[in-house]
Amino acid sequence: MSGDHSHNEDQIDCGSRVNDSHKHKDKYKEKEHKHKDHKKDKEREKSKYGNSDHKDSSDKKHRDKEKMKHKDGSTDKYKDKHKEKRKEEKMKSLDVKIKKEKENGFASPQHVKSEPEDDFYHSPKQSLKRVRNEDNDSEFQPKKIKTENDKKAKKRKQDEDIKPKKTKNKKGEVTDGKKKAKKEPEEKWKWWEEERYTDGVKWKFLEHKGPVFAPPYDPLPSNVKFYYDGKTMKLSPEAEEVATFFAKMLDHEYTTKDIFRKNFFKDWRKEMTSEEKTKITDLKKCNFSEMSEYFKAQSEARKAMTKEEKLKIKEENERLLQEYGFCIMDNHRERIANFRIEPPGLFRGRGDHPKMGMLKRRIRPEDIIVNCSKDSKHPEPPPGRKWKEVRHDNKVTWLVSWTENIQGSIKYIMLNPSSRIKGEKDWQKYETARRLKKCVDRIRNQYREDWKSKEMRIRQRAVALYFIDKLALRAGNEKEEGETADTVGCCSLRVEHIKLYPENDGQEYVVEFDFLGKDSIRYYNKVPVEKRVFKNLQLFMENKEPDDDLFDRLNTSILNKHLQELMDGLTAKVFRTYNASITLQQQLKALTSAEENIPAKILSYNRANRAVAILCNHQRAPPKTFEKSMQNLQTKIDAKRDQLSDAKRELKSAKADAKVRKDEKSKKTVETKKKAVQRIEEQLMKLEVQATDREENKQIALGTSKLNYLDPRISVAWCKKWGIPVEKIYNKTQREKFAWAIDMADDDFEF
DNA sequence: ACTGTAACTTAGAACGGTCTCA
DNA sequence: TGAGACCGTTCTAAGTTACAGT
Repeated sequence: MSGDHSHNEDQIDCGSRVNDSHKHKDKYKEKEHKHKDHKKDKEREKSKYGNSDHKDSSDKKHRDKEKMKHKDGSTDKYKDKHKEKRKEEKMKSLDVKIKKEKENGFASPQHVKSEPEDDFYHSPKQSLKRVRNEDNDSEFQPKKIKTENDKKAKKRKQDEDIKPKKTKNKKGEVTDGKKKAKKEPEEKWKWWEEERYTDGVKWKFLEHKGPVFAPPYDPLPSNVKFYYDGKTMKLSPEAEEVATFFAKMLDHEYTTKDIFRKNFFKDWRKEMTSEEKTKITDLKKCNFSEMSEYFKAQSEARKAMTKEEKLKIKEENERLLQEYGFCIMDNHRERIANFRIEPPGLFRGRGDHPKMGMLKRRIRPEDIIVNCSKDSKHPEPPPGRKWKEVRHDNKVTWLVSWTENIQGSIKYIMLNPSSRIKGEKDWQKYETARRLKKCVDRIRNQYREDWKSKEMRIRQRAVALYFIDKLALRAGNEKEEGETADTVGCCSLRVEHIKLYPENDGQEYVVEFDFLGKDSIRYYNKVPVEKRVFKNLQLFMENKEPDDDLFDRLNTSILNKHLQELMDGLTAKVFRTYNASITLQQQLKALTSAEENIPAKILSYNRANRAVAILCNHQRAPPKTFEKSMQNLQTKIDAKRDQLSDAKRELKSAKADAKVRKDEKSKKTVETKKKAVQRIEEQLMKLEVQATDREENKQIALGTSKLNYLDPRISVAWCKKWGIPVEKIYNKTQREKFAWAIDMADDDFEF
């Protein structure tokens, strides 16, 4: 948590100052880089950065060069290690991929944010009305304002009662003696009213029961056969287990992919006995269909279980949850996110992953590192087994870790998002974004200036930052080639990922982006940019191959170091958070109209949310049943329409009737009919709204932005302002995660 | 200065329970 | 009351960032 605690420093001057906690980084600043790829760069060098008055006017583009050299005169690329392979591979793989996605209808996020000319640079109108918030960093400090908090603040230390729900009986009665007061859920702990740790310590006390391991392999019944080359063959348990992993995936298109099959087969053979190994030499000759059928039958059987059986399983799960799903951290019982260890299986990477199909091995106690307090009751390994290590590191938040065998990375068991430790961090993230709001104008002016810099690296940095800001791109770390799918973010964009159009569809200086980002989700976007940016891009691309880095003098660490100097705590991803949240706020303001009813307001909310999802390129595959469910809805709407016209007709005749008869009864009938019409109108409206919402949402996923990018206080404030129950916006889990925001945001909260 | 890695956040898909409507 | 739509939950991969070690 170091570096997070400067919040009370003033925010007005959030940049340029280098504060203590970051001084040590200065030495890393601005050095020229190693030479990594000589040949290519040498060639490029001569022609590249010409002489210039760095004016950037298109007419004199060629004079623009020369000045752009590195100070040392080198023009070597900063980074471009891996690439040879990429050439061939990308041709086929990326092409295919994209084609496919196009077919799927997966494509361009349209851009929501507007161009600089209009209101991209949100002017500093912020917090005019807010007095309380004047200094919004301090918001992150525990609110000392409230007197009662002061005493509470002390409590973290020890006295608050530990709150294990003493019993498993989930309904009502409580057996822990503290009668009625305890009745329901113990009143929720408001960690956000307490003081935070400030020294990198994450907890003082941590106790838990360790992980739950995957159930051991349960061998197939003997009537389920495996066939090799047409002949039945009994596999050793080890080989059989791995075979079942494959069999379970048979319906998935993964298993048709070459790399998947190759990787699988290689790893499978490692598990075979030598006899099996000699026999089984060709995956094509393997017949897993009986296994596959067996598992399908099993899952059918599971669905067909009786209520009692299902209940039993549920109870067992609940028991496991109560026993292993919680820990005690600093006197509070907190939910653990993932207390079950990932079971063995075949690795499914996303996109074109070179390792797909590899065997993800079973994790044993001997692989596990346990982290807990020294003075806690340590978790026990299973009988006769040992942990790899037990440590007591309170500078980290995880309870259990192990090293995974596919990438060699470390996996963790950590707490639920509703926990204090996650919530504080989340809150802090939004506070950092709000600090950015205060100085974003300055930063934008600065990078616009930097577009004219004499130094190439500065121009690149400035253009990259512009993209990150304007398009909410991810930072784009370098990745090790061949270890992962070929995806990029901003700093790792390659020349092949953008196209420049001096003119396109009546717009000037259009850049077309087309690349695979995180999770191999395609980013496609055509954006008009400022002339200077355009010219710079032309410059960056000169004499480069398609698979060369666009920003050859930039990487995420350089960029983030720069950002750190502009504002304490600023990194590339803060721009995503900031732009997402500010967009939500603006859109809500623009879209919500007071007269609308609740469903319509919620539609507006969803639209605002959608604007953010589009900005962040949060896509999803259109639901398989999309068309159908759309049709169903339409049928319903039609039916409702009919119903409405019927009702109207009835109303009319009732009115006529009443006019003639003038008696109480007929008047009453009119009233009833009126009500009916109204009700039906409302229902119809609701359905129509639903249809619109769904249609617009076809391939956009709202969840990710809602959960990770939108300051929940914006939503809470909006709910309060318009009298919308917060449950309409956040489900139970989300309310738990955002409890802090729900508790603290008033209707006038301003991001 | 640069690499490697630990720690933590963000991500979409799969799963599975629940609700709804014929 | 059963099928299917829907929606929340779970799963775990894939990012970002800080920082240690050389």
